[in-house]
Amino acid sequence: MVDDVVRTLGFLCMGSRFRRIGERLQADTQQIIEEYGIVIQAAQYPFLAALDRAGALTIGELAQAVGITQPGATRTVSQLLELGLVDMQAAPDDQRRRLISLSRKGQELVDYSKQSVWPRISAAVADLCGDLNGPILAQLAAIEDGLAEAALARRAAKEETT
Amino acid sequence: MVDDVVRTLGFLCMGSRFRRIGERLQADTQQIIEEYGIVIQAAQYPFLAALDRAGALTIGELAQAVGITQPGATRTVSQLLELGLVDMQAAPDDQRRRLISLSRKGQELVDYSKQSVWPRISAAVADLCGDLNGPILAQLAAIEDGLAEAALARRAAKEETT
DNA sequence: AGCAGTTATATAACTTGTTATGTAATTTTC
DNA sequence: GAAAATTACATAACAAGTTATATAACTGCT
Repeated sequence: MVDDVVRTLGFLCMGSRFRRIGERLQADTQQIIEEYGIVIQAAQYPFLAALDRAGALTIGELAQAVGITQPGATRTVSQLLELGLVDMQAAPDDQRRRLISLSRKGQELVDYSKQSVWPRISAAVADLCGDLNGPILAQLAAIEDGLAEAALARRAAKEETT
Repeated sequence: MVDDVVRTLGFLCMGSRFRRIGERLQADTQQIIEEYGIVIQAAQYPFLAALDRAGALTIGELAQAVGITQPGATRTVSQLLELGLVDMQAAPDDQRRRLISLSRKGQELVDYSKQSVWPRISAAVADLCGDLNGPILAQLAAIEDGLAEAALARRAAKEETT
């Protein structure tokens, strides 16, 4: 039996490792969503949640809220538009900005999800991550903050080469 | 300032969150690799490490070793073939199996990497993840084991519906 | 020996993120 | 007030994973 190199190499392959964990979690989350007969992708939910929480947001604000880049947000928003879950209109004071808001259908989906799918997903994931050995959410937050500090790895590199 | 919905929603968006952390780590890792003038992708390194560690492996064994699916392994191997870093030949006893091994050039790259890039990457990532608050590697291993148990989320679902 | 089933790899299409770059609207500067 | 710079979004091309399916080689049964 070949052992798991990524795991054995420890810190060397953390990128791949985080990524593949994320992909599997998303796939499992998708399973749960589909059991409820809901027709959206797992990755689209954070957008709806952000709009529900904050009201209308621009593309840029949405990207920031869900933590991805602007082109990614543009694409997901256009999918949600096609699904009729959000509305888009240019901001009155600045024609460049597009204000995205939950449509009636989108709001209904969010309201339904809040009391059905979301608790189920949270429970399943918490069962997987949280019950094990502690405050993984805090650890992830710390890692994200570290990454946000303008790429720690890159900084370390500059120190060395300059 | 819009807050980070993914983070605020806690366990609900763990998939996206792991994934985006992984992608950023990989991007940073790539930066380090390029500083050394090495022309491979961060995601290809685990394959070379696996071959260095275990000798010749088939496509299927490689997929298992680096923890991805077989089509993903097939693609990465074909990239490494084009780069001249590995050799491929059919297994003598079973023409279906393709034995992949490090080429001379590949072995040289691994030997060089072992003493230059890999320690640098490990150090940078450990600095980011390990120094903070403990044994994150153990936690990830536990999560991966949980996921491997045939999709925990899905099992939970079946309990409920049957 | 031949046929059925299984296994190993290849290929195609998709997902969800990325970077790089283009375009239109606004703001700044002279 | 017009030119230059900036900002917000859109578009294109790529990366690295996925699932689904096809093909070729092997194994087992009668």
